[in-house]
Amino acid sequence: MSIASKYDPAQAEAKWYAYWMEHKLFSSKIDPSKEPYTIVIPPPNVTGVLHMGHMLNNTIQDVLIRRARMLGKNACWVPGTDHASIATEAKVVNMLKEMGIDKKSLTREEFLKYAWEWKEKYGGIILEQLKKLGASCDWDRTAFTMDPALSNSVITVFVDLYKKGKIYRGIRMVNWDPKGQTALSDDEVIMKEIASKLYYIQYKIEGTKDQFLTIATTRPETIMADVAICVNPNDPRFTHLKGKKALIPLINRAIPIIEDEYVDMEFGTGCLKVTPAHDINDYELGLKHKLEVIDILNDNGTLNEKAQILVGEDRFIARKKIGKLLDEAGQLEKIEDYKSNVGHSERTDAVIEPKLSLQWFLNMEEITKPALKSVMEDTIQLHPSKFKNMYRAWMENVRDWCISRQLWWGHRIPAFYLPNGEFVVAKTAEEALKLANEQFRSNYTLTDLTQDEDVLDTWFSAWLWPISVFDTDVFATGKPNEELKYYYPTNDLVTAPEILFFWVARMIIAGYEYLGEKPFKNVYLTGIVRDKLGRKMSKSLGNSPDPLELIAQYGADGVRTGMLFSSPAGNDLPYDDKLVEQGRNFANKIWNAFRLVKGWEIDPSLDGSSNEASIAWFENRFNEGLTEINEHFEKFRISDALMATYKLVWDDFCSWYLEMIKPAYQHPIDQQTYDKTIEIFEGILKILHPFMPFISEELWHQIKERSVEESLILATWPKAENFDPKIIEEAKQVFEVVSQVRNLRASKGMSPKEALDLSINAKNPELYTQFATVLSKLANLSSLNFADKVDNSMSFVVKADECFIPMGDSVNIEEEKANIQKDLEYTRGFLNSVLKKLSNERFVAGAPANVIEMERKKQADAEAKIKALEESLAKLG
RNA sequence: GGAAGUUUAGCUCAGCUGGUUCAGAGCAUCUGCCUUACAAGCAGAGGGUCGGGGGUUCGAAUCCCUCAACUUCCA
Repeated sequence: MSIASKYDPAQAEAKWYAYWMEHKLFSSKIDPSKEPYTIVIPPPNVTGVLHMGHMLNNTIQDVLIRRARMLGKNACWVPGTDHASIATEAKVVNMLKEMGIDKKSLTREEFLKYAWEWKEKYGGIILEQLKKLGASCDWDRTAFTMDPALSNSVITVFVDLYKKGKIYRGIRMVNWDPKGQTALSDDEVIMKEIASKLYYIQYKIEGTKDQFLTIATTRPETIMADVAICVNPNDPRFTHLKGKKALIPLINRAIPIIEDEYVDMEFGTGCLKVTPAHDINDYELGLKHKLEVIDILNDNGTLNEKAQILVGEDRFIARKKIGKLLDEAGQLEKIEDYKSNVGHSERTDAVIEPKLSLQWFLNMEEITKPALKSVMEDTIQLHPSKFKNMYRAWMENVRDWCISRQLWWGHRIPAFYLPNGEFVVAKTAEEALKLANEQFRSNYTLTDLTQDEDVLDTWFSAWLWPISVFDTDVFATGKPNEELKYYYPTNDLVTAPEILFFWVARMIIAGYEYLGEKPFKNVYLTGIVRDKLGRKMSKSLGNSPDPLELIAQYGADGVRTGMLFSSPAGNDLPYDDKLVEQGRNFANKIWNAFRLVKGWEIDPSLDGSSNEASIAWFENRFNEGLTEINEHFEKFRISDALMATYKLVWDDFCSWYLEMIKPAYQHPIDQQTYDKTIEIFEGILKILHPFMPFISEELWHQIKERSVEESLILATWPKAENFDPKIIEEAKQVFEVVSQVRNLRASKGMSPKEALDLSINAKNPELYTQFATVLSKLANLSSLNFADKVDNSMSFVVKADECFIPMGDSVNIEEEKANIQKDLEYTRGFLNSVLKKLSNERFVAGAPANVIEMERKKQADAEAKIKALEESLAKLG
C-alpha cells in the first residue's frame, strides 16, 4: 500500500474541477420533471480580485448549490460580473494617466474603447479564481451587466419607468463627488466623524458703524455664497436685528436677516448663515424663504468667479486662506475645535460636496411598497431575521433614487435633447427622433438630437440581475420566456448586509414591478471577514491573506471549511489561520481514515458477527447526525451543519466506529463488516461533499471505479432514516466504561499497553456482552466478567453499574474510598435538590407532567447510583 | 441626537416558546503517548456565580426594569 500519509490537495483539486467541467456537471437545463433550485451570484466587480469576503460568500453558495443538486433538484448557479461604473472608470482613468493620457483629451468613444479593452483583459480574473475554490457555477450562463442584451433591458426599463412617470429629471441637492466628478446616491456616501474647526465670524450690520453679529460655521469658505442670516424669532438676543441686513465679510455683500424657528438657539451663536447652494438644510430653508441660490463652487471643488475672491482655489485651501483673511480684517472672533460628521465618497473617499444639479431620479414612493410588504410578511425571509428591522427602516424612509452618474462607463441614459430645449426619452436615437417630431410637430434630423452624456447608476442594472440573467426581453414584452418561468423566483441569495439596500431591496422592487413576483425566497446575509484585531480586511491595510495563496497552502477544501467553522449567518468572521489549518487537518483525517479502510485485506471465511452491534450503532448514530445536519441546513445554520458533520465524521466515525471494527494489525477483516464499512464511508463522503467537494470526490472514485454519472457531485443525498435512541444511549454507556478505564490508567500512570481485567456488576449484562470484543479492544482488557464484588480492586460507577478492576496490592484503599465518597456526596446533593423540588407542592401542582416525570426519573437514577456507590464503599470495608 | 443588536470558558460562538441536551461545542491550554490510518495524530484533564444590579416565578443564561460596555444602521 503506497498511499501518502498526508493528503495532497493540489492534484485532486485540479483533476476533479477539470473533470466536472469537462462533463458539464455544473450545467443546468430546463427539466420540468425536476424541481429547480436557483442561485444568482452577487456579480463581483470586473475590477475585483478574489478577497476573503468572496471566499466566504461563494463557499456558502457552493455548499447550498451542491447539497441541492444531491437532493435531486435541478441546481442552477448563475455566475457573472458587474460593470461597476465608478470603480472601473476610476481604474481606467488611472491606467490612462500612467500611459500619459488625460481622459479629458479623449472622446467618449475613444475612452470606452480603452475601457472595454481593460474589461476584456482583467474582467474575468475573479471568475477564474472562483473556480479554484470549487465553485460549481454553470459557467455557460456567465453574464455581464453590460452585455448587449442585458444593457438593452436596462434601457428598456428606464424608458418604461419614464413612461410610467416614475422617472423624472430635476434639480436637487445631490451628493457631489468632486474627485470622481459625479453625483452619488445617498447610500454611496459614508459619514465619518472628522476633527474640524468651528469658525466664529463677525458680520457687520448694514448701516451701523460697530454693530456685529457672529455666526459659527465649519465652512468659512462658503460665506461668499451666503444669501441670508437666520435667527430664531423667539431669541431675545436678536429682536433688534429684525428687518436689517448684514454684510458678508471681505466682499461686503448685503444679505437679509430672516427669522425661522428652525434655528437652534443653543447651538453656536444662535445665528445661522444660510447658504442654499452648499448645504442641504440651507437649501430647504432657502426654498421656504424664497431666497436666491449662489453657487460658488466648480465641479472639481474649486471656487468659481461668483465667489469674487480666491477664485480657482480648492475648497480646502480656500478655507485656510479665508480664515487668515478674516483674521486680518478683524472679523474672526475665534476658532474652536469641533467634531463633525462629514460625508465621504464610498469609491474615491473624497469629501462630499452638497451640490445643486440637474439629475435623473426614480420616484420610490409607490414602487417600494410590495417590496416592503414581502419582507415584513416573510414571503422573502432574511437570515438572520434581525435585518428585517433595518430593512423596514430604510424602506419606510426611502428617498427618491438619484440614478444618473456623470460617467462614461455604464448604460448611457436614453434621453435626447432637442434644439427647442425639450427632451424625449426613447430606446434609440431613431425612435427618439420619431417621437420628437410627432410630439413637437417638427422636422428634426438625427443630428439635431443630443443624447444625455450621463450613465445610469450601476445598481440600476444590478437590480434586474435575477431576471435578466434568464430573460432580457421580458421587460419589453411582459411575457416571461421558458427559462424565466422555470428558474424564477430563485431560491437563495447570499450576500453582505452592506448591500441590503443598494442591491437586495432594489432587486425585490424590480422583481415585483416587472414580474409581480419575488426574486428569491431566502436572503442569507454573511458577515464581514475581519482580522484578529477586528479590522475589516482591506488591501490598503495589507491585513488580508491572499486567498489563492491560502488555497495553495491549505487546499480548497480546507479553506472552505475553515471559512465556515466560525461564521453563523450575519456574524462577522474573525479570520485566523488556525481555522483553515483546522480545515486542512480535517481533510487529512478523512484521507487517513480512507487509507486505513483501503489497506484492509478481506478474508471471506471470517465471521463478522462480533461487529454487528458496532455497525448497528453507527448506522443509528449516522441517521441521528444526519437528521441534525438536515435541520441545520434548513435553518441556514451552515456553521452548525458543518460542525455536526465534523463531529460525526471525526468523533463517531473515525475515533469510535473505525477503532471498534478495526482488525488487529496485519489481520484481515470479514467480508460483511468490510462491505458495511464501505457503505458507511460512502454515506460519510456524501454528507461531506457540499463542504469538501474535492477530497470527497477523490475518495469516492478511489473506493471503486465509477462512471461520470456515478460521480459524487451527482450522487443522492442520504435519506435520514429513523434511528433508535436506545441503541445510541446504550453504546454511550459502553463508551463511558471505556473512557473510565482509560482515565483510570492515565490517573495511575499506567501504560495503555497494560491489559486489565474488568468486572461489572451489571443490571443488564447483555448490554456489555454485545460489545465484548469492542470493550476488550478499546479499553485493552484481558478479561471481561460479571460479578457483584471483586476484592482489592479499584472501582467506578457508570449509570448504576459498578465496575471493578482488580489491582492486587497496589490498590490504595483509602484513596479509593475518598474518591467514591466524593462521588457519593455530589450525587446525594443532587438527589436532595431533586427531592426538594418534588416535595414542593407548588412545583408539583404547577409544573407540566413531563417535567415532573423527568424529575422522578432523575430521582430514581440518583438513588440507584447512590446505592451502587454505597455498596462499593461497603465492599472496601 | 434617533433606532436596533450584542454581552455565556483564554478565543469564536450554540443554547427555539422559562423546568436533563442547562451550564454546552470547536479551537486554544495542561498531562501522558512517535500505540504501523493519521503527531495535520491518539488518550485523558482542567476552565464560566451566563456584563453589573434589581424584580417576576415553586423555578431565570432564558421574561421585565435599570445601569455599563461594545457593534451596526439612520441623522
